[in-house]
Amino acid sequence: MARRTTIVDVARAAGVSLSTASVALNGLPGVSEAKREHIRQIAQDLKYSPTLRARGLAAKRAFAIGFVVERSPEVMGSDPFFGAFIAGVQEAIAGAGYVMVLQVSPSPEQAAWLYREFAGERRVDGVLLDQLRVDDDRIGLVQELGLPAVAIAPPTVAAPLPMLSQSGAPGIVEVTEHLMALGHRDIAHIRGKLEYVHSVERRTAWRDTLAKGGLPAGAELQGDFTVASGSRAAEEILAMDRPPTAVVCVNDLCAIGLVAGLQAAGVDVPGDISVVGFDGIELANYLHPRLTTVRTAPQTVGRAAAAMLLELIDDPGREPWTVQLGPGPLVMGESTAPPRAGALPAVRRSVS
Amino acid sequence: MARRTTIVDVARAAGVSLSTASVALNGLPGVSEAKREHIRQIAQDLKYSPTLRARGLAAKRAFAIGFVVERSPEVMGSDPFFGAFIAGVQEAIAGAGYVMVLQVSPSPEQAAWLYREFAGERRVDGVLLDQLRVDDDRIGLVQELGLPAVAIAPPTVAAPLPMLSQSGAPGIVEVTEHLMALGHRDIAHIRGKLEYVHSVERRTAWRDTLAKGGLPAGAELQGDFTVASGSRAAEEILAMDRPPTAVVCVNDLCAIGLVAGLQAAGVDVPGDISVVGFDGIELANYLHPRLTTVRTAPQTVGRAAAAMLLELIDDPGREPWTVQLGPGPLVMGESTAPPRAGALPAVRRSVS
DNA sequence: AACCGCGACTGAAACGGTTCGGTCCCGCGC
DNA sequence: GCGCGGGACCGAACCGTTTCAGTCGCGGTT
Repeated sequence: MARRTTIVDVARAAGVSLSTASVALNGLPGVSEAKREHIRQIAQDLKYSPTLRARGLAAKRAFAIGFVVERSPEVMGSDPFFGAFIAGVQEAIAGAGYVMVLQVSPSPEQAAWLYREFAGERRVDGVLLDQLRVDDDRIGLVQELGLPAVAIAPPTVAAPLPMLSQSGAPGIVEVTEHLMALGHRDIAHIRGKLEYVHSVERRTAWRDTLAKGGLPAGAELQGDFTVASGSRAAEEILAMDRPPTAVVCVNDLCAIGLVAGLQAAGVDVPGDISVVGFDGIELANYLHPRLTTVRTAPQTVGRAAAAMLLELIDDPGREPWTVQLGPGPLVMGESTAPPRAGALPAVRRSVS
Repeated sequence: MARRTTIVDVARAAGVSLSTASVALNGLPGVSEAKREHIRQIAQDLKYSPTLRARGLAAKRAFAIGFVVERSPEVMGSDPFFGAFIAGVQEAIAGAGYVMVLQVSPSPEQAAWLYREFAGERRVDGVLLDQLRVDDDRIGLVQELGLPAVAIAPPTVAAPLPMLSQSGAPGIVEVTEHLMALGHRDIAHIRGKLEYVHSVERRTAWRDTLAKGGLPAGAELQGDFTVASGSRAAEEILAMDRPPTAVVCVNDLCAIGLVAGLQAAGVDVPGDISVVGFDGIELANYLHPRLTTVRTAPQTVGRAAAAMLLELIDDPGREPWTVQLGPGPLVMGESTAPPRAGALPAVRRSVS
């Protein structure tokens, strides 16, 4: 296999020194325009393109950022956040010649090891941290490793890192108030695992909104962002003495599972029970009833977070700062309606 | 910021030459065991870890493989293949110190450009090609670029590349025969876009199975792997003079859209129309009726394809070879049943 | 005793760029 | 006429590894 053409070849062909060729091709001052153009032309003719390896070695840069997805493969497959987020990240970094290295890790322990490798090999110049947990180990870890990092988390979280704060609270407040305005007084919540800061944030928003509206505390069910957990929650709700008339779900997938479970038992949504989701995933638009939910903008999140990371990489000593993203809009579907007077008909509930 | 400890620091601290240190740490022969252990110990004390940049420069390797996802962000979010596939890829490459660089591209043109960059910058040592199209440009492109590549495609495709052939045909044959065994004689198909080889393969399998069973050709509707397309197909079916009694969908998402659309119009699945999907996604287990489908193993596909790519990278001159993956199992759900005698009740069909 | 082979270790080149100090030459001001 | 500043270009060092041609010393062979 023929040796790849290097900058030395270009320099020789142009009759200039290696360093002049470099300067010319990089657009640095110190070369006459005529010569620069000449060198450029030759580089093009020779199909020269600098290799990242050498450039990175000299510049002490990897021109890559890392992202470790701490989700099981199955969850990733249905995770609506993921794809758009990545697309957004790439939008932000492509222009800077950066690229994204993606790792999947089923457990936080293995993830920690991956971060250590990223840092040890200098494989990436920085990392993005998402799905922040309460007291997340990764924050201490990236500091120990000296790995530039940007965290994606609600504004309630305080950490010595630059943060892109994407708040889910306004959206939850909005859907909850929407249900209250419809006349619901018994509004339950299927929460995500409380180890995640965004689960906590959404739960708090729901609870505070009820309190602020003078309503009694609603029932709280454990979910985990999956359809399966919504399905389980449906069973629990059907088994309740006094089921809620409305349910705020931690996300759309959970809501879909809930709706399917309720419908299978003969419960009408929204006639008997109103359901709202969170995320605004495409799929929810084609199910029946169309889900009332809050649209989020994962692509924007990815773009903004990655842009922050690039800034941080350029100035690693910089004091942590925070960027706040506006809340997404409420998407009116057909899964909410005024509460029915009285309890669920007994006949229906026994179907299951 | 203190300079990072390099192998020179280790060598100096151990009182040996740079090259001895390198040899010792890489486990190469030519160093006494005592000295090797000593050097190892010192390296560990100094928290030395070699940087990929320098190693890559010397070894002329990027220690990374590339994957360009030619899907729009929205589709990616719901694509069940994606997450598990990536997890599988990583399983295969992590042991070799490789990593995956992920790029997203909305269009084939931009994708081509990304491949060119991969090759030009020598950012990756090889790429994985999935979602192969008929007469896919990428095949010529990677050859032109001299970029090692492994394609993931049905065995029907012939290309001068190593291929991981994952056939969807046996699965489609199986579900189609299942429907025929139930007594269906009018079995339609919602196909994917025919530019994709796997759409073609699945359609052919469906058509051939009908022919082999002595059944007339079934209706063929255009879909595109999305829930939306299944939803659209539902409308088309409802508008037909003589709707099929069963529908084979190109994938689960499409089937989900179809089922939802039919149900919304008052059509019973499987009572009035049976529906089968393809993929075996998690979500389909929690909808009602549970979807009868064919499970695929994207994680295995990823693992196998990546393993092939590593082999190819180690021996780029190697003649193209093919690895065949077994078909996945049929997953019995509740979305299929014997056909109802007679046409759909007119009253129902007018609901929509 | 001279020679050979071999294991252990060293020095330097190579990988392919960037960057910086320095030289040369030109035009300018005094 | 001379000194000076600055633009254009060159040479060499440097980034942090791997690798390979040698050197050295030692034990065993003839």
